[in-house]
Amino acid sequence: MMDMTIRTARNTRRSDALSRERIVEATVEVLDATGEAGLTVRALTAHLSTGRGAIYHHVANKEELLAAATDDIVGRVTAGTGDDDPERAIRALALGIFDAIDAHPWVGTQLSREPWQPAVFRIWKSVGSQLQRLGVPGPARADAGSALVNYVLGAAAQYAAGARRATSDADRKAYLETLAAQWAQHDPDPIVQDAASQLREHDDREQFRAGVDIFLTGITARR
Amino acid sequence: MMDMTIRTARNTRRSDALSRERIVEATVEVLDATGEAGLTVRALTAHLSTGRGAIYHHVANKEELLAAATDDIVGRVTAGTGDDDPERAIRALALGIFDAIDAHPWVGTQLSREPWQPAVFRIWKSVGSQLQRLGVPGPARADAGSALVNYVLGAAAQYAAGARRATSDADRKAYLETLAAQWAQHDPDPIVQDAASQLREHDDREQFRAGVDIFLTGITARR
DNA sequence: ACACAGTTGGACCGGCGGTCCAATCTTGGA
DNA sequence: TCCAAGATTGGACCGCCGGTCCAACTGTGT
Repeated sequence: MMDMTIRTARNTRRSDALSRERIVEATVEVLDATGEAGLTVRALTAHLSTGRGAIYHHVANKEELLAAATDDIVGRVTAGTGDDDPERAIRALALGIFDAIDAHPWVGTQLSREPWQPAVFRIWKSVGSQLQRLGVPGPARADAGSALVNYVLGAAAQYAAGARRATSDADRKAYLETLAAQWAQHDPDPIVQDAASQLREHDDREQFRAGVDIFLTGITARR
Repeated sequence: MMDMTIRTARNTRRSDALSRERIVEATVEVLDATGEAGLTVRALTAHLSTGRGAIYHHVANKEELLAAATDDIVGRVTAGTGDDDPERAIRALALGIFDAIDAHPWVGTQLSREPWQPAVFRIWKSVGSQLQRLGVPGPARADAGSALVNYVLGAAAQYAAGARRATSDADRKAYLETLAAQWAQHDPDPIVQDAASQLREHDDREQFRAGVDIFLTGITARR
């Protein structure tokens, strides 16, 4: 009641019109700069120098925004896998996703949150077609594809969650160090002691690559 | 300024005292009944018939609450794997987690959100010790363990996200049907057509089991 | 020249997690 | 036995969130 707001004459139309593209682009920028928790509609609209209501003419809600941003990143990865050898192509795809998540940790979280978003569909399709070229027959192909995709997405989420905790490499190393010490102190089981010492010196990317190899071996060994 | 609240004389102490245990128990109940989105501090304290501030004397925040609830469920699973044959034990562990997530979808989401929570540590430890009994040597064991854990957690998150969308079996089937139709319509690629038709008749649990088998084959084939 | 369809942005809403502290209970020492 | 000191409780309050709504303001077609 009684809105005394003085309507200033500053409601001028923007020269650079808002569009879904520009919004998604800005979303990626905000996510990269401030992380998943930093993406709020307020922050986004501030970054775009606009009001909150405006973006809802272009996207339905925040979930769609995240899905679109994720698809943007993943699309670039899946587009770039043109290897002739299907096994090499699968490795390249997996590592491409890993690297994308290294660069944009929020993608890892988002990918495993919603199984049937466009970005995940892209991954399924890529993996499926390479498995077909690899000669995996129909029914087994679904199982093999599901195994690979689940592995990749699982690793993605885990790695992304870690990267969220500790941004820089140095932070990350220190964090793992503390964690290993906690484990080792908390549980005297030799298995744990062993794992803790390996945690200190392990390389995420190499370990991820090794996992892909294990699945590929498992798939080809049963062909 | 000027708090005119009338302090009624109803601040009587509860006969059944609040405790961390009771709070975690109630958290699981609320999560099971209303899902992850339904777990709010307000809903939880209403369920416990207490005020919001009270629970913060027992848990630090909502994140700790979720971790504790998840650990509660996962603890029951990892405690129950006493098979002599390590390969069978791994299968039992994996399927146990799958079934736990089928019963409590929120566990799947939570597990892949935070890699170093107690529940995930339990899984790592179980997998690690079974792999050791399986005779996988040290360095390879870390790779194998990471691959298996990531696969299980990835599948868990995917399945949980699906279960979140469609609760009942009938809903789920209908949802997959719609989805398959969308895919098939949207993308004429034969790979997609094929995948869509398989999506209609696939069994999540069987597919998950097949993934574990692929992994085990991959491990033993390289030993 | 001008009406109208489409766009913009700020006020507003209900609800969230978390903090604070007066009121109240429990407990152990005199 | 009593009572001061400490632990526990719960509701008011805070700042912030995503999303809705609509008055004000264009660029465009006629």
